Amino acid sequence: MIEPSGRRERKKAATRQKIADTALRLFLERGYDDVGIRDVAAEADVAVTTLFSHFPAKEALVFERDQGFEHGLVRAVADRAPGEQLIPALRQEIHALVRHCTAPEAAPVRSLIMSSPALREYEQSMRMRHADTLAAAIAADLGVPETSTPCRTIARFVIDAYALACEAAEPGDAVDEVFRMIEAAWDVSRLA
Amino acid sequence: MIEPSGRRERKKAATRQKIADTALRLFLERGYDDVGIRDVAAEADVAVTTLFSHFPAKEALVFERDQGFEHGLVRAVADRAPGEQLIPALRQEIHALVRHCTAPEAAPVRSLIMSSPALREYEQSMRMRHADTLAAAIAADLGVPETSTPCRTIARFVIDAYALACEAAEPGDAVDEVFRMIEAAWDVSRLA
DNA sequence: GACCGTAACACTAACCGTTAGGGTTTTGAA
DNA sequence: TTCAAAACCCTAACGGTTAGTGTTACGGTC
Repeated sequence: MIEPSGRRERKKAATRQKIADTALRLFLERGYDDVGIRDVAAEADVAVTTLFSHFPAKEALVFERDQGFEHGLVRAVADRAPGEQLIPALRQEIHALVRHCTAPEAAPVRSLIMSSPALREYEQSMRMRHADTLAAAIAADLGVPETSTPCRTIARFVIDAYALACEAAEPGDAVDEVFRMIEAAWDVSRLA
Repeated sequence: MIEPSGRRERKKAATRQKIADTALRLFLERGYDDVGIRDVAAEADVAVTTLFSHFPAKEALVFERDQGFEHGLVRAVADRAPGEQLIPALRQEIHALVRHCTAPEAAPVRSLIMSSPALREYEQSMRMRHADTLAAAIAADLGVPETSTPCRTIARFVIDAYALACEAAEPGDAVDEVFRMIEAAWDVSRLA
């Protein structure tokens, strides 16, 4: 019941980090498909089973740093300034996320992801989970049931905005363009 | 250059059908995860390699009958009556597709899909491909470039409508509800 | 300070989807 | 009849993933 304090936690975190760093380095050096799980484990000096106790799948090694995504969206809804409108708050958050992942220093990882169908699919299904989480956060904020169709719809649209903008030629403009459409959709829903 | 006529085609189609039927039967009887590819191949009396020459992956065995989906969406855009509006045409098509997959006789297969994360992910990424195809069809119909953000946005929204409605308590109502929002989004896009 | 429960890790051996390589039969056409 | 290609089969492997079974290192307790 007492959370393990100190050394044990640190060692665990260090192991996890070492695995993730090693994996990303090898993937970038030699390509995702040409690096096996056994290679990563050997290079990080851990057992294969240890690797899988830290990460649920090979693909997850690439999305290590992507943790903030989901949490950021939920916070954008739940912790926004009192009186601030929902959709603009989400627009701002998506702007930030898109800037983050289209930044020049993120380009190698982006192109790694794009180079592998497995990674693209994995990202896709992460996004879907994010959409569900966001839908729940929106429903909670508005005090409507989680199954509310407009909530779930808006959540999906927002995630779509992110995905579309990341692939667009002008990501910032694309966010604004999609959000103009989302705002209109929101206005005619029975939640606005 | 000459298309293979007659017997060969029929035999091939029969083999494919036998594999798909056998697979679906076994999956429904014993569960998706408890039936291996080798089981399906043995029961259908074909080699494993033959199975994979007909289907790209295990998951594809379940979505055999789902072929019309993509084509139907494209036709709804391209072959609609002259003067008919785009969004209403899509709304009608999605209504039909949703009815199809929420029909009572489709329930066992739906619940099979819902029972397996692998199948849910596979369906998800099929839908994404459908969204891309639909975006291209819409772009062609309107005479704008395929990369047009509003096109791609509307296509995604339409696919979202399908997914959301399939999971809603009242699928028909959900389609109408989401399409009211899509219509509003469409009206403020620079394509309307 | 010795002691114990448990979390983290290791090792082995397998399972399962998928593919490569290489051979045999069937089919349609010359 | 003969031939090329298509469809199929078999074997063996590869690579991600997991189960089973220890082993070590830490944290709290007596």
